[in-house]
Amino acid sequence: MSNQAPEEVFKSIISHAKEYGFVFQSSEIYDGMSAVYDYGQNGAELKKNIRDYWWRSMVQMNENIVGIDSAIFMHPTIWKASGHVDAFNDPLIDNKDSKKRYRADVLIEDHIAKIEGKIEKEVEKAAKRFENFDEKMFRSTNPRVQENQKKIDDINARFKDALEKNDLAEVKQIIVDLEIVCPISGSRNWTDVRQFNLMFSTQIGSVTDESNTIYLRPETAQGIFVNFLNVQKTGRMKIPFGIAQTGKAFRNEIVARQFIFRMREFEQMEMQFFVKPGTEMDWYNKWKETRMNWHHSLGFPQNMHRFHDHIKLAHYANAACDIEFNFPFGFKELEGIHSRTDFDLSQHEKFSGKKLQYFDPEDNESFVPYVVETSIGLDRMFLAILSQSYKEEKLEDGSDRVVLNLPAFLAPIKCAILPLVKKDGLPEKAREIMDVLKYDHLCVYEEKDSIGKRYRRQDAIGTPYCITVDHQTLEDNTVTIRERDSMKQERIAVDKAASIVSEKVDMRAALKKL
RNA sequence: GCGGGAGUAGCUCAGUGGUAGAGCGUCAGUUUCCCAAACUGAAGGUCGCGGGUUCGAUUCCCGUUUCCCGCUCCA
Repeated sequence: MSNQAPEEVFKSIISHAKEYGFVFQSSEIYDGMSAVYDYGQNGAELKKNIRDYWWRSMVQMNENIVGIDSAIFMHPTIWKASGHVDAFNDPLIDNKDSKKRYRADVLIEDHIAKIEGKIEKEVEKAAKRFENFDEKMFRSTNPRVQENQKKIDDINARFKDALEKNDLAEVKQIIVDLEIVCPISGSRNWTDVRQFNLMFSTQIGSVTDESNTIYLRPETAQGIFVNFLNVQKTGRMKIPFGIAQTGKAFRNEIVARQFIFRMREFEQMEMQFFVKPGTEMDWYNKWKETRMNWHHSLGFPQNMHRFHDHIKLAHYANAACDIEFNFPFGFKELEGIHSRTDFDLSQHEKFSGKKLQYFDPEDNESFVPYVVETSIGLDRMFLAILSQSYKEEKLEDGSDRVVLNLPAFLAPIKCAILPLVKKDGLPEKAREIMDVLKYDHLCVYEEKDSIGKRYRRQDAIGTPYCITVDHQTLEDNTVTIRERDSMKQERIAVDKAASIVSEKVDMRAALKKL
């Protein structure tokens, strides 16, 4: 194991990911795109295998879970129903001295509240002074109250106007003109006002028109909710049942960092489990346990994962937790498990005007199901597996090797077929074996460089098995198979090679642990 | 978004106001053959991008962009 600082290890992993074709920065030759990455030849395979393992563990292993693939484009009203439009459309401003960020509208409203406080004080004072106090009369005639009320009205009118015109410079000017200070630093050293918009928008159709604006989905979950009835009816699903989906989602993060941990375009693997109201906490706890088992089934040390229960809950949830993974930069969220109540389906009922209910024939009643969600970031899972697998080893003979000890069924390349030397008919024999194995697995054939070097190259991309063709192969039709982690070799018959590799790289063992 | 650090070959990094370097890697060949061997040869860089100063800038200055770290943010 490496004894480098975590930060150095993380840098090594990022370099390794690039050097061996796992992850490249997007548009690199054009100076790159912030927080966007491409998966290379090996990364694409690893990612596909992780997705496949998740999918099979959900859809194939559970009779009551089915998978769908909904579109990235969805009706704009969906994001009003889900709350995404309102919750993430705020003008923000930073104070350069305190480094604190505020919502510009809140700063202005607080300022107005202060002026209102002054009016209230005047009213109180006057109320004490006069016996037959006519508050309404006082408010409409007292010059100081009048003056302050006019201030408030002016600010409100100006602010409303600025917001309607989407004039952020004017919003800032209001803050400057009102001499609003930062509550923490007390300074008026403000940045410009910026619109923080979580969702990417684009136009559909050829005419650029406000009414054609649609959003790239910021989460895949809504595609499941809006298809709830379609799937339930056509699949004749009985509650409790789940709908799984993997796919891209897009969030315009202000701060997007830590390699592929937080990207603007990312892939989610989500499963929404529909249950009878009242039973949701049982299912929530069951899925917590099930999902943690899934992570453990990959054979990583148990102390790499932990639960983080949410104390402050989102508006839609009545229970929520994260599964956190010990990344090179610390424990961070890898997966979320949320009890979402009937919030989403009820909202869609309200906004679409369609009933989204389930009829329970046993109790002879209809209800809006409650939902327990498991949602995991595929890219984060990729990073977790990559960082956990990356090992810089010191071998007994004093040499170094870098190895990815990936679970065999996740490895990009399952098997390398290597002639010991590139003469004496060994390459031809190795090609024959390659032609058989390639129907079962993604294999590579390599004859360049010494055998040791070729082994190390395969170690670096996590290839679990190397089959070596030597002179004995020509005599008795046997080859050696080398295991990546132990570097041990075993001699096996050529015609058994395919089945032996198949058994070793099979996902079955992991699925059985679930 | 603020602050700090960085950007030179595929990777890790030297270096200099005057034609661009190493190690490893890659490719071709020779030779050896079971854990990054050796030898020969080759490819690969407008020194992140733009502007300024200068006779001349990879080097100095300004801007910008990307990455890493801290803060902030995080349905």
